[in-house]
Amino acid sequence: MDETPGFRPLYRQVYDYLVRQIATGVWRPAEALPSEQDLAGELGVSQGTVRKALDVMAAEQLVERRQGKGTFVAEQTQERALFRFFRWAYPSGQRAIPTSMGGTVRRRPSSSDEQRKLHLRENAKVIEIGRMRLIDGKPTIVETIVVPVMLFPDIDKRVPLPNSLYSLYQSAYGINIVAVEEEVRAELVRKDDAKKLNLTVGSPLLRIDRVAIALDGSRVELRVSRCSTRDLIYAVTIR
Amino acid sequence: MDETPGFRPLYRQVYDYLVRQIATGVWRPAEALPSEQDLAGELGVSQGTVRKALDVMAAEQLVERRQGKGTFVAEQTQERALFRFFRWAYPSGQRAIPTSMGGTVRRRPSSSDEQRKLHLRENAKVIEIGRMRLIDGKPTIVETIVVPVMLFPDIDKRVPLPNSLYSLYQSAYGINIVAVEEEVRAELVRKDDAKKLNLTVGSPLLRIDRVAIALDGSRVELRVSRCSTRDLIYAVTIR
DNA sequence: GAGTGGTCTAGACCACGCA
DNA sequence: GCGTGGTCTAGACCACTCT
Repeated sequence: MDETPGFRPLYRQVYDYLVRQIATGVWRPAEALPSEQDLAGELGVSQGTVRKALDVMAAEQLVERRQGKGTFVAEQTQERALFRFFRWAYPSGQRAIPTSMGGTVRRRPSSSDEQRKLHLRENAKVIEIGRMRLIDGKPTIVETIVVPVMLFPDIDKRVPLPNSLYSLYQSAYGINIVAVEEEVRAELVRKDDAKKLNLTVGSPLLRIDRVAIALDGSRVELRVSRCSTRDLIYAVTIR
Repeated sequence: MDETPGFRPLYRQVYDYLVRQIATGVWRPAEALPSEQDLAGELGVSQGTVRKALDVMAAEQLVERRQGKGTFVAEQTQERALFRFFRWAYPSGQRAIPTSMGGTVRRRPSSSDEQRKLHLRENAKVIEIGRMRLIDGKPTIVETIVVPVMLFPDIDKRVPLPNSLYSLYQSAYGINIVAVEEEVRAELVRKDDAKKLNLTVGSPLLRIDRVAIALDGSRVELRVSRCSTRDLIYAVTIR
């Protein structure tokens, strides 16, 4: 289970150090890191070793490297987060970036299911956000988001919430989302959602259950999205 | 559109050479490549350059590297292909590997939609395969596969077809599937599928339209899968 | 012990962005 | 022209596998 390598490459240690610097906010999103030469000097390793660590981080989209300019902490802009983690497309195949609207926010105790999926304690409280997403101004996706109060203490006071929460997580709470796990199901529309989405009873609906995973591997957000695939489909490439 | 770099790194040329060797069957699946030293000597470059090319290929899962043993052409075993490209899981979240059963095979002219998606000529013929997939012995997925006759000339004579066609594509036709693009929709079950899957009329169904992409980037197979998410869900991780 | 891939170093030169 | 990342080399040593 817990694999102890017994041998820890130098570049891994450099990697860990650099990730910690970013995670603790020493270098902020969009800021440049010191040059490879400078880092190598500071850490007492060769430039090639720093380079290898940075290459791994670039592959994980944690930093961005630009030849001639430098290495920059990756920034979760609105557009970037939406493009990376939201797999919606028009039936024609063209990618679609939904906007968000309104939203209700409330605090409540966590359910046992949420405790299990987010690794919360029994008495942990969560914040639940409900909102609609629009395509071309038309309500298309019903979205319910659940996050622990402990990690995002005042997020319910930040209404109106931005289109992509992930850039807010990064800028306001120092939490970087690096991956999402999604489960996709087909189900029949419920009465309340039918009204919101302007669908007839008995319509099929795509339901997506998402868990968002932060840089340190912890699960920090649950999200359920419901959408009619009359207007929008879910498109993904597996390599 | 066509990006001409004007500068072609050496390791890229080595990469192209090595990929060509594999694509043309000089080194067969599961075979070992020459060692880095030998390749470097043959090609007149340094070991580090060969290493960089091989690292890229390993990241693309084109080869497998094993310390102390060598570098091997990645093999599409049944299990591997199913685990990599089939995203089915039980509602509990545990991955599910469906088996396949029976199947009808027929040749017919390609539709204009197929011509567009597979980049076929107007008069191109295709082979259509229809079959069921089972979970725990129960019919669960209806699968329709379309491939061009040109690429798989005698595949309709190879019944019964294996559980994963991708290992057959590799071993019998030298075609390596390296990625799949999938579009997911929710729809209502059709009468014929309801019978096959033992569902009632009006049940929601998950429909997945897949395009399989070969090593050279060409699109070589279309596949439509229909499944009730009462028994199986579609699970994917986005990084 | 021999052979393989994996790590680490030091140094040279190239391509790129910018002032 | 300078500083950045990107490529390439040559060589040393380490970790792993098999004989």
